[in-house]
Amino acid sequence: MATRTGRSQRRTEALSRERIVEAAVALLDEVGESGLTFRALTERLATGPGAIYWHVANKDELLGAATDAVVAAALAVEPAGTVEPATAGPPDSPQDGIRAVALGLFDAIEEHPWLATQLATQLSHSPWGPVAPRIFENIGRQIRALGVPEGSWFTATSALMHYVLGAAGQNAANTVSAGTLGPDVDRARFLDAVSTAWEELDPDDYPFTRAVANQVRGHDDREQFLAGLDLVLAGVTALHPMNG
Amino acid sequence: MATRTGRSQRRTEALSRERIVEAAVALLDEVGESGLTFRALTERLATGPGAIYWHVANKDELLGAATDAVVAAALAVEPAGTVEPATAGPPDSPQDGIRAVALGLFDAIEEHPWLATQLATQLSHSPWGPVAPRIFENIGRQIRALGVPEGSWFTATSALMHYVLGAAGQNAANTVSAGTLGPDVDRARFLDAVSTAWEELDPDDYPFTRAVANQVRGHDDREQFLAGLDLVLAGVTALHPMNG
DNA sequence: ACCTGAACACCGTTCAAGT
DNA sequence: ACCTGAACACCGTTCAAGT
Repeated sequence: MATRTGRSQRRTEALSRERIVEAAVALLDEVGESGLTFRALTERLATGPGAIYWHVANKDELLGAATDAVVAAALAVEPAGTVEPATAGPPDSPQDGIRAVALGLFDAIEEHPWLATQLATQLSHSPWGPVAPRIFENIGRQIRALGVPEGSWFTATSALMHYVLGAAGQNAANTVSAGTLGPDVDRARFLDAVSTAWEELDPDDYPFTRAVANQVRGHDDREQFLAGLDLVLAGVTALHPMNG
Repeated sequence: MATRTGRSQRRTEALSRERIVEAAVALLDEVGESGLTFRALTERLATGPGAIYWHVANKDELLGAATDAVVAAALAVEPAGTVEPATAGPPDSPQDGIRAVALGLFDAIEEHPWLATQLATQLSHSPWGPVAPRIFENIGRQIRALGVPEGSWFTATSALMHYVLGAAGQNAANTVSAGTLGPDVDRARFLDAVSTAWEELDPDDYPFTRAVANQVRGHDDREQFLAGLDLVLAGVTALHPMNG
């Protein structure tokens, strides 16, 4: 009845580092961070733990490889201005380039919510790994294209990177947390719950948070994300003279 | 010979949630995230796991309480302009207030490196918990003092918060990672290693990162952190008309 | 109400043995 | 060279039993 199970996943296919990483990403997407175990992985790949350890040093390396694979795919969609569309509209400005990179990461984190936490630990625990330079390079090129003087490249790129990863992670978290509250509790309802919780804080200790609580309720994630991005960009252009 | 062990830690002292959280923070500081286990905790507190579970629901709640305790202490040092020093110098501007809050978190993360990862997961997994509003409130008050119009409070405060936590976490990571390379390998040497690694990246794929690698070598963490903070602040003041 | 400590299910990792 | 799978040390958590 079933000569081939599922899609193209033939039973006996040579195990490889790529197949393992692929399975890890799938597992992370489906059951979250806590669902990625060597037992689940061996079951999915129909093998034993020893086989996996032949291709991968340990779980940390596997998580790093999974993170890098997803980030690489997210940043590869538009290789920074290769094809110029013949349609109308303004030509790609550096600002547009930055928004494209930022939204690429934003979407990737939204699609793979585990990415947020993983990127934070990745960037901190091993900035010499492949992930940090990959993100840094993509954001940095846009900073350079913006005409920022070279002496400020590091500061500007770092600031932008921290904002993008932090804000994107926060938004993805909203989506995930909403899911854990139950299938019928959607994002809007979740934001409403946070908003209400903030409104019920002590008026003496949290006047500002209470005042802003209502803005949480209706906000659009993408819109907010881009508004914050524009804010950081405004800081970059305000502090540095542009050329071109 | 020893009627009292150590300092003031009498043997039989009633177990309490505070004592448990205190021990957890100490354990995290001394042996890092992976060192906080219920076994180590029970040994340190001379009790059994059941006793701890009586005061704390589970490990996640314990980590949350430890995070909140440290953040609360970090933000409490200067309650946002209560005492005005009689000494000379410019009066506290809103910018100075923001720098004070930011440096408070910066120092806390440097002193408790586990805080960076913990804050990231905390803010994302439970924004309704006590940690998120605490940080948000403290940064937000300074944004309000800056004269930012109310409609932009959320965007500005969020952007600033994401930068501060991301950048501070990154810097703390530098310190920690340096430590893991061996006792005689200090921070400067670690930054040198990262810088060298970046210089050895593929010239075709990483022109920007290579060009900026040398800036990593000599940089001062605090200085860089404040430079990035000023950049975001410049964005806030550039986009919004100030009053006062 | 608060604490004890054995027990349970599960985890990452190792390794002698196979092909 | 690549894979198998039993075994090990360790983990978070539970719970009947004590005080």
